[in-house]
Amino acid sequence: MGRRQLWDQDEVLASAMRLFRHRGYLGASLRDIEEATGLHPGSLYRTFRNKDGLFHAALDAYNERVVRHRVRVHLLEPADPLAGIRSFFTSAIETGAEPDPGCLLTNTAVESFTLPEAAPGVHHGLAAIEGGFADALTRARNRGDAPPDLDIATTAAHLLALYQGLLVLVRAGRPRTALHSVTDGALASIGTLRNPRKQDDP
Amino acid sequence: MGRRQLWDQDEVLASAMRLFRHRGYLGASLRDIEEATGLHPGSLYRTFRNKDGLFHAALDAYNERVVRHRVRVHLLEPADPLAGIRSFFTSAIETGAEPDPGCLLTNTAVESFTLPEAAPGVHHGLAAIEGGFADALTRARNRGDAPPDLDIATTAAHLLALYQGLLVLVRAGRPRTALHSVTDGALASIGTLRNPRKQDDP
DNA sequence: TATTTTTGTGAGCAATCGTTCAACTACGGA
DNA sequence: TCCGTAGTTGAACGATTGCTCACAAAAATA
Repeated sequence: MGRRQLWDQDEVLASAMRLFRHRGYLGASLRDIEEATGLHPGSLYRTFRNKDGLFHAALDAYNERVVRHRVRVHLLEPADPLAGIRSFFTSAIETGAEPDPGCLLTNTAVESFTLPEAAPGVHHGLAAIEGGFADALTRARNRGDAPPDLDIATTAAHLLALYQGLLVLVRAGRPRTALHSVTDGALASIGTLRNPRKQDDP
Repeated sequence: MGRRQLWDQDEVLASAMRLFRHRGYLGASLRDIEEATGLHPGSLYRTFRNKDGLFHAALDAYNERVVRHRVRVHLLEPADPLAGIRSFFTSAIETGAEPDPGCLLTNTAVESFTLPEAAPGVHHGLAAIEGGFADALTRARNRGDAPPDLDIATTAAHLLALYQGLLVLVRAGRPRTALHSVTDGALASIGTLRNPRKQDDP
């Protein structure tokens, strides 16, 4: 063996993630990263190869911990799926004491031209959210809370777009009341997209 | 007087705008800007004070030319307002030959923590889009294409969020078919948000 | 204990960053 | 024609960037 690693990789990734969420990839310098993680460049480059490597690890950790956790808590587990979708949206608006940390998927998608190799990670996270919506919508339909001919795939994609847009508006500093009404609109729009299996009133 | 300015300010702002849309504020170095605009640093700093000044001028130009033009062509002028809303969305997806240049408002909102002084410009542009939606919705309602008790303000905010989300997904490289179905969802969701003036079927 | 192996430390590298400025060029008015 | 003014040019500045590497420290093996 040899000397043992003095730092916890999960903690380091958590603080790096927080930094990238706030400042973006380009906005976070290695001096910032050193300060945030407490790691010196040597250890950093030994473990993560370079800044890109650390970012990818942070993005994976974001998908694995933050996204997955939020999807599970708000979209997969709640007994009332529509209430879960609502809380999924509202929890993105009410970020608590510290200012909005931003969604690493949204930020990275926008920075994509300077970070093309991060695309798979972004896709993965977005797909997880979309899948969560689809699950919640399916359960809502089975419970009778949504029309039986609801187009689940399209509605899930619709909610994903609306959610990403909401995050942009949060970052833009829009008043919270306006953002909450977007959430109301998201819920109200569920059920408007039907499968054209049987045309009732054209 | 003195020597005449050899370059056209509109052209310079257009190329700077294009660069910032692609690469973002931090991603566009002054060497990139020199190459894109053809200006040397001296002229740049004489006219725009610094990089921030150029960015603000480019953001203002974006609001003034791109946003305003798009709002007018798709939302204010068309005889069929709902078809206009549809084309407003689809034209953001089909960006033509060159890859998606991105929306400077979306990108800047996401970069906001490194550019807090750009917030007013972002607000201004977003308000212009939202206002365009509100105008189109009002005309649609007057034409009988939307319910008479449509909640216009909330629906406009809803469409704005959906539009910004669509732009994020475009940047994320989502397949165009999925994006077009988001557009369908946007149109279908119009009319789901009613003013609670008269409760018909609770 | 001596040796090998792994990790931590941080000074310092070349490259690039945003920015400045002194020399130079072109125009209008005297 | 000469001068004052406004604009152009591009070399170069100090600061910061991402990153390297020689060395010190600690654990496992002998």
